[in-house]
Amino acid sequence: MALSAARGAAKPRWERQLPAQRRQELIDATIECLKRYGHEGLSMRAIATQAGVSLGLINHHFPNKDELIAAAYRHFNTELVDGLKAAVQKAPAAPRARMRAFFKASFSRPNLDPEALAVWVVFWGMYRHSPLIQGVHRESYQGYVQLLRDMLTELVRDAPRQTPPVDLRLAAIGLTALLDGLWLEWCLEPASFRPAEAIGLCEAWVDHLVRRTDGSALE
Amino acid sequence: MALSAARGAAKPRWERQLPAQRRQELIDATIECLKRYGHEGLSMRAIATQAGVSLGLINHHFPNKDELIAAAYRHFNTELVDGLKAAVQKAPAAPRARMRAFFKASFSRPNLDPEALAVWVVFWGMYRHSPLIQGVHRESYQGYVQLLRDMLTELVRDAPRQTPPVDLRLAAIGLTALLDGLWLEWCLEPASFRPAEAIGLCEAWVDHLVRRTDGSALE
DNA sequence: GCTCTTGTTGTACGATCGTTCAACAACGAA
DNA sequence: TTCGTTGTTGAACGATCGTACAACAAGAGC
Repeated sequence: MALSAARGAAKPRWERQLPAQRRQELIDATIECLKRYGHEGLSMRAIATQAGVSLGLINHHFPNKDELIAAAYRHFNTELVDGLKAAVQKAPAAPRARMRAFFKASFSRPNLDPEALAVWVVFWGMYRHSPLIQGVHRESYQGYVQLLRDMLTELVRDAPRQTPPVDLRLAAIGLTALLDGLWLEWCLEPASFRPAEAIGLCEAWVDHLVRRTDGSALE
Repeated sequence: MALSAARGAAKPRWERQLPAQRRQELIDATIECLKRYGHEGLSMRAIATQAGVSLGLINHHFPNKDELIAAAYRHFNTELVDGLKAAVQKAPAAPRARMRAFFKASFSRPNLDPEALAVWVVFWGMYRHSPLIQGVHRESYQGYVQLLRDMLTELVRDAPRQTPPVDLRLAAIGLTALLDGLWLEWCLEPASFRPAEAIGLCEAWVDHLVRRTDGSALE
């Protein structure tokens, strides 16, 4: 009986988990490794250690390293786009307010984070030579582009008529560039300007877009 | 004599070269490997093969791999900044013409090149965890920032007085972001817009900067 | 023609990489 | 309580990595 009690109280050396949950833990560990150690953090052993599991377990849940990384990239992308969409939907219905919410979310945590840049940069470095990464990019970046395009469309629709009419395609290209560029600059050197200043620059760009009455720009 | 002639005509199996030239060849091979194979091209063996020399030679000219990569990064940075400066100096003296030349050089080869982005991205990925790369960045990026800042300064000085006065610091931040963002977008997806359109967007931004007479932006 | 310097080669070493796989153990079902 | 499923472990493999080093040879100086 004492033996039985001892055995009953004996804590298992490890716990079995559902595949879905374990997979997510491994994905989280992968991203954490990227944040901490950059490209060198992308080793199966480092990821297994970070997740607190053995090396061999990864290959039980993912066929190989590339698939794990692609899954982590997909998760990272989805979290960004979903976060931005949620911020926009929580904002008042006015197009300008929705756009402002988008800017604010873009220049706040967790998106505005030097560690996040470190993760992105490693993924970008794989883009050209990894068909898996390219596929994930295509499927998830679409949502981001569509969101921004929609906001610009309703913004221009509600504004007084412009002369000449705004080129929506070029407007989206320019605003995306300004957003990404500011985001990149801040992550590289957070001391160089405040997030509020970045938002101000973006707002000014949109102001210019909807208020302009001459043909000096965007043609 | 026949033997002597044969020996005399025997081509050396390899040629000795001055350290400076060999170092440059190794640096060029490093960048070429980055363009072709991305981060995976950064192996001593791949670089030696690309340069057409043996593996051991690299460590004769560079103390270790990190120093070689740092040297390649310095060369890559210097070529960019020197190229832009040369383009600006070749332009007419008018501030606006100098700025236009800067835009044109930014959105032309060899700077505007998806392969160049592949190289930059690998270097950026090392930035956070490599003190060597950080040092090189500090010493060479300075020239780029100063060049753009000077051009903006003379541009604003020659323009009619603005109300309120232009915040030169924020203007430089915004223009840099727009430039980098457009450059990045095009390298990721060259089909999405033409380089001339990117130049147009930058010109429009500068137009807005020097012509505006209301306080709606850049505050 | 000989010698000396040194740019260059080729091999070897230890470490670390991704992957495989047999054995183990947790835990629900019978 | 026993059995079967399967999530999990840990060791092992071959490949590749960066580095070190002894031997070689090209080319200048004498």
